[in-house]
This record gives sequence, structure tokens and C-alpha cells, in this order.
Amino acid sequence: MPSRFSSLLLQWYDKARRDLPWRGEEDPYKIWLSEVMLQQTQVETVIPYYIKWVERFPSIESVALATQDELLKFWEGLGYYSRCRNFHKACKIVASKHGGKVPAEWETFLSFPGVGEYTAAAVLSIAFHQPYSVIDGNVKRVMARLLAFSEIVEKGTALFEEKLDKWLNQDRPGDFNQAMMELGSQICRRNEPRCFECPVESFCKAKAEGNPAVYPNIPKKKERPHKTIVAGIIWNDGKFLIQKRPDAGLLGGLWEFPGGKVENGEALDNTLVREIREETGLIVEPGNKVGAVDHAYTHFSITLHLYHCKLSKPLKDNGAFDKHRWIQPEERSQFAFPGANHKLFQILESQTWTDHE
DNA sequence: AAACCGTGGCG
DNA sequence: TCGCCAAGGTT
Repeated sequence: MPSRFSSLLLQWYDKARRDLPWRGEEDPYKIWLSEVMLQQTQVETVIPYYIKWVERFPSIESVALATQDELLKFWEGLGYYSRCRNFHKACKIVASKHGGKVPAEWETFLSFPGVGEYTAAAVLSIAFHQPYSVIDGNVKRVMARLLAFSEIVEKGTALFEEKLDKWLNQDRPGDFNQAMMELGSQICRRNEPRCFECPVESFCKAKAEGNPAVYPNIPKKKERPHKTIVAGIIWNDGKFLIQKRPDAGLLGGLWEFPGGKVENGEALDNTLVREIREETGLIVEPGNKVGAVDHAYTHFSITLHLYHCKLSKPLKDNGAFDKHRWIQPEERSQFAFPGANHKLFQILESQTWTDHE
């Protein structure tokens, strides 16, 4: 017998739900993909990425066979690139050890790289109709208000789980979970919750108290330091040098212009020559400035300056380093350049690439 | 446990 | 303008 709570919630959901590309999808791979893309990312942002990805990579096997570079190119701009690398690894595991079929078993699925409790519960409930409840940012906010939970919300999940398992609709666990998240994003919003449209208002202790928006209680975040970065577009014979970042850490596996951080009081051209020598072994002469862009990452922000450069000494060999490539401007579209570097390309392309001559 | 990991939108 | 945050996971 479904709970009164889930009946009211699903009645609202059936009427109000949006038509999304992955709604009603039967293929567990596509549900999984959508859940990975949706991590910390809003629905409207994900939609175009999801559509293009599925068109190019229609199956687990197609992902398993792809190169990381091509996958990252499709992920370019979506952020949190470890999601893409981990999804690639996980698809390879599914292809090689599970016959290409997404395992419908909790422990197995949870063991995959990039799959945590949220993603496991979401995929198993939506794609396989198993009775796992999800707890994401939306659900935390909804539950904190329903229960008038005043502690820091990170520590509230055990209580939330207990309550959700009682309310979960066993026949439609996937829809119940999506309804809870939809309720959080559309009705029980962080600011100005629309309680007058809420199907479960009668269950809400925070509403009864009078000011639901005081929940949830979130700790303040640290402020981000600011860095100044200089990079060079190093020309040689009509080509310029790009370098691949290490797989782990910030923007792992993606491409950038060689360069680095300005030390205290250091002149920009000095930084440029020093960093390029350290990273590539090349000695360069800074030339015209391309421009500068501001960009904010999760834990710091930067101003990135870009200069055209020429080599002080001609290359001895063909200049093929391990993590470096000499490419022509037309080849730029094959490589994923996220964040600040992406903004620099927009400036470069508006300058028709010839201003360094 | 607390930091780290992107980006775009919003008030 | 700027701090905050969104369908989290890993170390």
C-alpha cells in the first residue's frame, strides 16, 4: 500500500513533470549517463550535452571503444571532468567484465569509478525499478524543511534516509525519486519556496513554523584566492604548441597553452619565459599580447594573460614532446580546451590568427 | 574529515 | 558586482 505522502507527490509529478530527453528512457546506459552529467549540474545545462553525446555514443560499447580525448571533447564546458574519465573507465569495465550489460546489483554498480550512493540509487530505481531512495541537494533541502531539521544538513542524511524509506513508493521508486528532486527544484526552491503549489505542504513542519526558507542550515564556504597566470601561444612554421594536463587533478586530461603562475612581484614576460622553459624546455621571446580573461574555478579564481611568442632558437628535432603537440589553428577544434583557455580561443579567433606576424 | 573538483545563472 | 549554488564523488 503506497504511503499517503507518495500518492500526493506522484499525483503532482504525473501532472507537472517536464519532458526531458532521458525521461521514459529504457536503456540503463542512458539513464546512467544522464545521472552522471546531472551531478552538480542543472538540467538545462545538461540537455544539449546529453543529446550530442548519445548521438555519437549510443551504447556502452561505443564509449568503451572511444579515446579519452574524444570523450573529453564532448564533455568540454560541462565541468568536473573526472566524471567523464570515470565514466569511460566504468564503461570499459562493463564492456569487458559484464558482457556490456549494466549490472542491476547494488554492490557491483556502486563499485564502479564515479558511482556513489546517489548515482547507484538513481540508476537502480529509475532503470531497474529497485526500491532505493536518492538523496541529492534537492532532497536534502526538501527533507530539512519537511522535518524542520535545524542541524547542519550534512549530518542529517541518516534521519532523511529512514523517513524516505517509509515514504518511498515501492511500485514506482524511480518516479518517486525524480518527483522528490523535481519538487525541490521547482517548488521547494532555495529562495522563495512556492508552498502554495506544494502537494505535501500538510506534511511540512517548516511551513507550519512559518518560515521554511530558514532551512536547510548550510555552513559558510571559504573565500577563493586569486592568481595571475601567463601563457604563451608559441608559433613555429605556422603551428603553435599545446600541452595536455596530467590525468589527475584540476582539468585533468584536457589541453592548454603552456604557461604558469606569476610569483610575487614578478614581471609577466619574466614569468612567461620561465614557465615555458620549465614546462617545455623551449626558450621563447614574448611578442604581442592577445588579451586577458578572468575565470573562476571551484577553489580559486584567475586572470589569465596570453602573449604571442616566437622561438629564440629553432627546434632541433620536430619538437614532439610527450605531452605536447604542434597544431595548426584549424586543428584546434579536435582538442578540449576548457575554462579560461576556451575564452582565450574566442579572442584569438576574433583576431583571425595572424596578428602575431 | 575536510579539500578538491567546473561552469553558468541568479539575486 | 559578487558570493552562492546546482540530479555528487574521490581522496
